[in-house]
Amino acid sequence: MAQRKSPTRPRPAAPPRPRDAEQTRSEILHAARVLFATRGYANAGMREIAAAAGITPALVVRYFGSKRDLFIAAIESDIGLGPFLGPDRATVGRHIARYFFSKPVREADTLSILLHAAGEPEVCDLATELLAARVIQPLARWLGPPRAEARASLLLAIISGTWLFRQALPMRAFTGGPDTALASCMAAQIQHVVDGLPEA
Amino acid sequence: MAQRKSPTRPRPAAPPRPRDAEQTRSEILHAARVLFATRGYANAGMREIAAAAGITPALVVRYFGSKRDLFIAAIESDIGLGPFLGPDRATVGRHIARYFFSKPVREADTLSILLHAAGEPEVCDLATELLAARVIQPLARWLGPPRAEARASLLLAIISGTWLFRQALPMRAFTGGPDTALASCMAAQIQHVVDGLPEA
DNA sequence: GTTTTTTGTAAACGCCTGTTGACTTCTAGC
DNA sequence: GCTAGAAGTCAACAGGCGTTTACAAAAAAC
Repeated sequence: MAQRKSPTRPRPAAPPRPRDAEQTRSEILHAARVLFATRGYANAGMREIAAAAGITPALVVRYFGSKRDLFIAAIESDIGLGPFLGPDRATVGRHIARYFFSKPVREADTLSILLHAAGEPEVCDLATELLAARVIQPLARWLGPPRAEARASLLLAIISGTWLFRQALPMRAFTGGPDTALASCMAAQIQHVVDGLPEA
Repeated sequence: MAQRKSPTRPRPAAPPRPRDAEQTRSEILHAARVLFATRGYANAGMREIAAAAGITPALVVRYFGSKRDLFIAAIESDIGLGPFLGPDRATVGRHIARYFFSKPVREADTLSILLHAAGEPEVCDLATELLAARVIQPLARWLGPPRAEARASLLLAIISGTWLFRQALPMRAFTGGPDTALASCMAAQIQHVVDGLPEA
């Protein structure tokens, strides 16, 4: 049988990466979250993610199986408005608006990842299912009648639209801080929906 | 000099496409708009667009130069809320909501194309500039004080968020018709912003 | 001390992409 | 009728993609 060449190439002087599987795995996941959130699923390449994690693309595959499985792992973390859904309903609008207009734009948040999944045939369904289960349903329960699910959906649309133009499709008006006119308008708007949204 | 082979392959029996440059150009543009709107910039391939137009990818390049130039041509058409910005301010919320919840989901509208440009490094800036010039500015002028630009931005966020979850990231609650609870909530919501958005 | 398993790298694979150049074929002008 | 140019097809290119295979080396097990 044919014998393979064993060139024993000169090993480079670069110090080898310390072997820590758990840390490597979390570094891959963090890099993937950042790149999925900023570039979207299609534009974030495996080589780019691997380079950001300081490793080789083959290792990403070994840890997570495939790009799609990596995406699933990247969105399987905390998402939802849970922290805001407390007993104090009178100021929740201001709190949510302040939170989203204080958030650093380039952070690796799950909402950005999911919004970037729009139109990606591979991961679009996953994104919508996650949003329905983790955002719409708890929010509708917290809101209560009347028209709980419609009001919850509308809140998701407001927040997502705002965050879309702040993070993914950045427009000047949306990139300011929590003390801008837009932030206070958003707060009033959210509060209006929370309070029951009387018919126009 | 080397002479090229001239194989004179047998011509297939398929009837040749009628030669009409103007019609071909508009068919390419329509196919591009549909595919950019449904699949996004990255996922809509030149071969796919060419096939939808019934021609060859090389011809798409000859008509439009490059994929990016084709995208520019695809968004250089009517966009904006112009038709709604009339003298009747009391019912504009209902009109806009009814329009967007009556629109067929798979139509090739410019808003979908622009939302799908999120995160695409090649075309992201174009999309935001077009939205600012053709939507935000006229809308702010029509709205008037107080905080015209902030309210205009908020309206864009509401409409875009709603349309995003109806078209690009389709969720059950958003795919209904103009008589659903969500549509009437959206109408009330828009009207509230148009009317001046009193502080919460 | 030797063997086995884990953790990592390097190079390639097949496929798909946008784009190009050479080539036909229809059509309009003379 | 002949010719020039427009309209369209075909095949290939270079490069990027996700993924796989082969291999090296450190750590762990015995």
